Amino acid sequence: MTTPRQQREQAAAGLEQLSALVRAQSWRSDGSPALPPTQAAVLRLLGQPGPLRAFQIAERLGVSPASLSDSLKALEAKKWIARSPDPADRRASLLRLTRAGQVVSRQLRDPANGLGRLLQGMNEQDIGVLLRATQLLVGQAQRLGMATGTRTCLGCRFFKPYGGSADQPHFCDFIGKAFGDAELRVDCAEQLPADTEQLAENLARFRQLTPP
Amino acid sequence: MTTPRQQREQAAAGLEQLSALVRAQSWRSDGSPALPPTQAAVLRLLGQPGPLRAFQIAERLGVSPASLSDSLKALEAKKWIARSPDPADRRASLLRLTRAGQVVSRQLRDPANGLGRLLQGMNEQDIGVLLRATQLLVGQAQRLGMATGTRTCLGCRFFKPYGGSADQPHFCDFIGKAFGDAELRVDCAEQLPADTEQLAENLARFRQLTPP
DNA sequence: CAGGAATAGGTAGGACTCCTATCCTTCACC
DNA sequence: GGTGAAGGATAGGAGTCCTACCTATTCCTG
Repeated sequence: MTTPRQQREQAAAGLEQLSALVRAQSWRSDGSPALPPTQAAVLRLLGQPGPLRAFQIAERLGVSPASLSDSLKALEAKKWIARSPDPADRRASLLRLTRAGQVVSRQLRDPANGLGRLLQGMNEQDIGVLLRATQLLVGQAQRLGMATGTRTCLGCRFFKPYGGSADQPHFCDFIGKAFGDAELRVDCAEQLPADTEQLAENLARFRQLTPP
Repeated sequence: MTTPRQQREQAAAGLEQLSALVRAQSWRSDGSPALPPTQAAVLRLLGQPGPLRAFQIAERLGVSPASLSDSLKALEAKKWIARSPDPADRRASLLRLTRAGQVVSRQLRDPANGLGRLLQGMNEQDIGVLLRATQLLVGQAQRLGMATGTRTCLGCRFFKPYGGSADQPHFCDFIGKAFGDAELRVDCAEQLPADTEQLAENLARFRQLTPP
């Protein structure tokens, strides 16, 4: 029989496997441009509307500001990003994509490339399973202080598990609608971080929901 | 509404997030020794019974033999692994942990440390969701040639989805038993890789199974 | 308003990761 | 015996990541 300990070992091995997979994917050049993982991640982030400050990027990527500085320097040398002084704080600068950077960023985020290919063959239910598992893990990591700067539903002030029907067990106070696993967001622009208490409550409730 | 494209973008963002999380975890020193991610992965692998050859490790880790060679050199310098000539092939050497390496490996695989902490608060059903999602992804990656050297149930000759009841929808020909999502293996010592055809079939059937 | 603490971000130095290309040795097979 | 393939190491170079600093601002508090 499989013991709980073995199960957790298997799950941990799975996470390692996935992490390696994601990282290795970035070096490869199957369609999308093969650029280093961190640089690709920065370009993907900056592809979203609105400029970002350096520390915001570092936070979301889970690296130290110093590490990020390396990658930003490389991206600037490649003329894919540009810095402009932040009018609100003269210590900071705002980062945005150049024209060339926008092109690369779009390629990177194209579902036909890279990781997107992994997900192409999956139906809505598969995606739901995946998003659900991700929410659980990231939420747990957040609670343990292992993740920062995430913008998941579970970690959001607007999120209410148990809000709707069995098909649509979640509820978002921002859009005012119930929704299902497949519509969970890992990176939502409208997210407002929940406090520790609400996160713990969200997590507990979320875990009691039976998958469809 | 959320479009399928957006769903896939969210899922991809989730995978990126998880990958960063796993990697960042390795650098940290919360209990378990903080060693570089690849070296930690090698030590974990070698913690399983039986010596391994270099290319087997590289395959499972998804890195080039040259990259692996770097990490092996570092680990050998730290006296955590030892090479011995492979009697079956004098070009190759067999890698195994030293006494000191065994200690580190055990700490790394302890569920109370590192990634294990992420999974500690999860019940059997949560783990099942996670293992199920992992199988799907790794299986898909395998089919696309993005992953090699994996030892998942889905990619195994002995695996039969749809073998049992709703509670235990899978069947393993090796142990001759039905089992559920929570007992799926991502890294099974008894695994025998399936051929392309069987993998595709396993994948298709697996995806039709409704999660419990 | 001064002066200290905190914050945004940079540099320096060093370890680690990862690649491609190249080389050597050994094996497998004709 | 010779040829090609396989296991693996090395070289060279780019990228990633850390801990320490360092500077310029901003924020706070007396």
